[in-house]
Amino acid sequence: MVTMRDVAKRAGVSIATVSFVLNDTKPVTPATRERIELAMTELGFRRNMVARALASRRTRIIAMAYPALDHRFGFSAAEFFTSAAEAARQQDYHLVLWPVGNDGGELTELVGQSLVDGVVLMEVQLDDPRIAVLQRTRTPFALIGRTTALEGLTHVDIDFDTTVEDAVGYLHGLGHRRLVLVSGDLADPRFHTYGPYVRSEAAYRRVAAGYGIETIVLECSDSTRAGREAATRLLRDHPETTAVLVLNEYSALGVMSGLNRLGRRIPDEISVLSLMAPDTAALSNPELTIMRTPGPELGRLGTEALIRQLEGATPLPPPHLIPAKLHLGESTAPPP
Amino acid sequence: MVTMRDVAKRAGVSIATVSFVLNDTKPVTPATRERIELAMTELGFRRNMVARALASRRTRIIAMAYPALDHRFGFSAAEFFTSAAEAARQQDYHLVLWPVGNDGGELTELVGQSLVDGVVLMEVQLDDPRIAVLQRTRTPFALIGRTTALEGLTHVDIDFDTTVEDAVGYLHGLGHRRLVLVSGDLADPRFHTYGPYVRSEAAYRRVAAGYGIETIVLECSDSTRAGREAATRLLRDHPETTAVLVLNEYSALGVMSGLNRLGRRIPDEISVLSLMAPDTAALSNPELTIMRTPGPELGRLGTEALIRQLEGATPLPPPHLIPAKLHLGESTAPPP
DNA sequence: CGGCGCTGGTCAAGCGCTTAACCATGATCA
DNA sequence: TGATCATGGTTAAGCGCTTGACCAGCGCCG
Repeated sequence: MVTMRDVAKRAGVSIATVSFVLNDTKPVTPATRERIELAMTELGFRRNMVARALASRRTRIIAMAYPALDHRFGFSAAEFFTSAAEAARQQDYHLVLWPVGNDGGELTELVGQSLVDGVVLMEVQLDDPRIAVLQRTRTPFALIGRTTALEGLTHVDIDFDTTVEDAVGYLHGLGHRRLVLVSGDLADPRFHTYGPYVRSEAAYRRVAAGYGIETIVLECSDSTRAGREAATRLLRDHPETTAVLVLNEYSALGVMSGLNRLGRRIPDEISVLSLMAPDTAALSNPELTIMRTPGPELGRLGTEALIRQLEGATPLPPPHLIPAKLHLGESTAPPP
Repeated sequence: MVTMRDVAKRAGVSIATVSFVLNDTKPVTPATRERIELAMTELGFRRNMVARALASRRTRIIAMAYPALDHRFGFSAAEFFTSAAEAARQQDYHLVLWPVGNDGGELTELVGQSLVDGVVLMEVQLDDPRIAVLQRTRTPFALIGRTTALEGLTHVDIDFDTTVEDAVGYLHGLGHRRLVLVSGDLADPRFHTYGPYVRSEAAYRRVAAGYGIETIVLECSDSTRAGREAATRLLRDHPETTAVLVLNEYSALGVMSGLNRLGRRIPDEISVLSLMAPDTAALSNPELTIMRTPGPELGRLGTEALIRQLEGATPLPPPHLIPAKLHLGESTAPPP
């Protein structure tokens, strides 16, 4: 392995000077700099990140903590991750996906090892135990999602209020007056701590009331099968419905296939609109009209917010809440 | 930060002894060991992985290199990753997902920094340039997938021969005689270097010939849309077909929805069988009968093979090729 | 022309751990 | 009883880099 010492020797300078060139931390005359850079390329030098991390007490690694067990890693998550990794790379950081449990145990282990400078937390619960872990260990972190109490917490999230307003507004504009919201499963204890459901549902009730629309909410757990079953209930209990708004991406695919299976023509007889990533929307038939989750934006913003914090820069200016934007597919049309 | 020095002082031993206890590298009397362990818990000691890595020249981090741009990170990939991470953890390693380009550039950067002990390579191409990078830098690695020439390369992969034999055998056993294989897109230059397509298609031609079945292969790129379009071509050009075997998971979803849309009843009129992960199968309507990709097995095996290599243990014994197993859904039945 | 501040460099002390080499002790045995 | 040896421990030299402290040289100014 070629080290800075080798480079320094070859360039006829001290090892410290090499470091200054490498990190641009102190002025170096162009001539010296050139000699050093030449030596580096000649020797094929690559700085050892581990040594650097030990000496500087910064690894420049950011972990994206993903609760692998509680949530499937779907397309939305992939979007977060890819864009976050890209944002990190641009700032000379590494972002790695780290599967952790949701209870905080593995997270404690992870941050205790001083392996990562900070953590981007995904799928944040309204009262997430992992946050206490990070605070206790003084690990810088950023949330994708929000807790209930978030004074001072760096976070980015979907603007569910605006999203739901736009979604309902769009359907209302098409002429729909009989809507159903397919939300999460109330029986699931996680439901009540899962921000997207709680916030969207609240927004929906508010917005629907504003339009003078009856607020019908159907429970449905987050799987395609559950979605199909929800479609059955929907047609049975609320046959007059002309449009469905689905919050979960898997449920939405299920609702689509359930309605198809029951012979409903989408969008002629009934419209379906869902909150999801476009990759997922492409899986359904017909392709879903969606409120496109701002995955790339959130991944990038979350990472940037964290890095600013790590570098002691000024916090990321608002907005921290990004609405999902309407993305037309073929699953919505005026009511029959 | 609590260091080994603190622990040593408190336990009244030398720092080396603490290290021996921590790593179990030299015998220590139970009494001393206990004092040290007590001191560790009292102080809340967590070993600093960075320092350990520098001193031992081993980071105990394995990167799973994923070509984020060339392949969507779908459910199959998620399966690989989750199981690989689990396997790594059990051996006291960390496995992280590292998005890299497919050309080897980012990979060079990654391994040059001595940040990872080894690499698990996913989505290996038949002549993958990344492999040269790893060999040149003497980075231990394991492949999930196979190159054409793989003497001495640690790898695990799907046993496409057996898988296709079983798949065709199953359909033949149901009575199907008119099959179509939906494979990759020949026009895509990546097709010819992508093992799963090349190997499966070869196996299919062989097996079909064995059964005396006409070998019809339909091209289709890897998206739902392309799959739907393939369904159209299928019905137009080969209306007598009674069963379809689809290699790509997204294509398969498209084929399903395309057939549905064109009014074909699955499985009564036509059977569909695909190679994919069960999570994906659940997205289609009716649920697909699949040859279940052995994602969890491959992720685990690949990681274990790599770790053995890292520890200088005996190589993982065969089998290194795992067949996908039939997983009954509702998309297959005897021909009409 | 002596003192001063800049500039561009060197020196050396770590960062927190691993590990080869070495040593004290007491049991074992010819 | 002294040589031998296994056992359980210590000492200290790094691993490759960062960074505060220091210093030589030089132009500038009163």
